[in-house]
Amino acid sequence: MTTNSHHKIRQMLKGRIESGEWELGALIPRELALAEEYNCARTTINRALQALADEGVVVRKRKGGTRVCRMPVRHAKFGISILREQVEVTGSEYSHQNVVTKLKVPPKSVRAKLQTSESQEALFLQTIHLADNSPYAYEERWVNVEAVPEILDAPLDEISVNEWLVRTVPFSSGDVIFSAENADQRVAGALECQIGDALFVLDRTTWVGEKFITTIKLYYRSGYQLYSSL
Amino acid sequence: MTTNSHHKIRQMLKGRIESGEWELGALIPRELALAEEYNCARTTINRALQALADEGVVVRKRKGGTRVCRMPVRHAKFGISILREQVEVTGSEYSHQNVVTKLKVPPKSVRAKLQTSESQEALFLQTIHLADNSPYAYEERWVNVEAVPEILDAPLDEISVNEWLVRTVPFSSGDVIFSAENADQRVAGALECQIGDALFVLDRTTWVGEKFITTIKLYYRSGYQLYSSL
DNA sequence: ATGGTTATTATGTATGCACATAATACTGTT
DNA sequence: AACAGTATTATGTGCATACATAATAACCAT
Repeated sequence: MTTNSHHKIRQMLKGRIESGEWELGALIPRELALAEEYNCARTTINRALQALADEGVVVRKRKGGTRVCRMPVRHAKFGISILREQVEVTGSEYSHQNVVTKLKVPPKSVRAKLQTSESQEALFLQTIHLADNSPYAYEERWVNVEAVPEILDAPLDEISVNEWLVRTVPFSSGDVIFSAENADQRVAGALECQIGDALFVLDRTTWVGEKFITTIKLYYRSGYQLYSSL
Repeated sequence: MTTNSHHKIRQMLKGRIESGEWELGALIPRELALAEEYNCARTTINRALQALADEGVVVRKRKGGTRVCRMPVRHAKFGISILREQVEVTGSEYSHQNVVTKLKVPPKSVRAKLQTSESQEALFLQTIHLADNSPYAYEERWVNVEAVPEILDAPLDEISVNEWLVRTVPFSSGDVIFSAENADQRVAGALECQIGDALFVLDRTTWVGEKFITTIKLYYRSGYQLYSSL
């Protein structure tokens, strides 16, 4: 073999799986055998197979060997980016408008998400995100000021909370829930759509370590589509 | 150092990034330096850093060194699984019901997706997926019979097309589009909901190599939520 | 048979080394 | 100062080797 490198080998192995040479759930040759066949070191085969395992194409077990994943799960994956960027890649001009910005004690459902006490105030914001001056998304957000007190000094008229948080607390973990909801009067007003219109909704709670940072509900304008590929 | 292994080192490095020791966009020490610090081989550091690069935490460039990603993109990821499994993990009993199964020439919009000619027939199916005998999702699907002729012999009353395709053409590529739509009369009837209800909709087209297999539009029942984590 | 111990085996991981490659920094010429 | 060619450097990759570990298979005693 002249064409080695773990990338190429990975592709070749994947090809053999896709072509059906090794069926669903079938055991594939062990690393040493493949190394011999491709005339390379076991290390190289190992890298290729581990990558395929990460990808979900094969399952590997010590002693058990490597087998084609019985029920391969296709993963749809997409980047959760800053809204401004989502708007700007479409060539539109982004702007935002803070409708409400105030400190108050959040309702019970939000306290549960932020894990704050009954007396602890949090920053509540309602923001409308605009693309070329028409509503793109409407956001309701609670920020745990205990976790990020600096936010009280942030220039939230210039930079959206969304963006400020991404830049300040970049490596957070989070939950995301997507759903569809009918617009009520409040949301319809903000997005300038009809009451009852089906809206794509994103619910997200983010935290860093043990500290809960923020929880947000984002209503995209009517007709919004989230694209992804397998 | 006693605690090495690329996993641990990866975690430690990530920790140092998250803690802010290395800021957004900052250059981090080169592999040899880290190898010395952690008292391990450069190879080990390399694996850890490559993993962090895959994860999107750092960006690496030959000669340029490794730096913390300037605008880290959080990836939401979910498994596109078989509907039956989605239902069964909730403890409900799955069943399905084929409303329509027939061969006909698809409309232009579908021909574009499946890349079939004006005269080529395709298999059209309408299926209702049930959880404990109440509607869970309503599916409209076109299958390119040229690509998978065996489907005409499949026992589609026992096994859903969804599942049959996953088992037969497991390693396909695809597009996925999520959106929200108001239920029209047809869909409302199938899902036993009100006309106008906001429904979570999944649009998917899958192919293998150059062959387009199927395109599907799936309406989830009212109130459905898609969960994912960052 | 049954249960527990031991051997075997395939993958997991670390290491040292060598060389490839891309991008930058440097250098000398015009 | 502009340009081209060269040196340097950090990462990318491959290999041979050694040992670790988990899971199965083989074995043996009861």
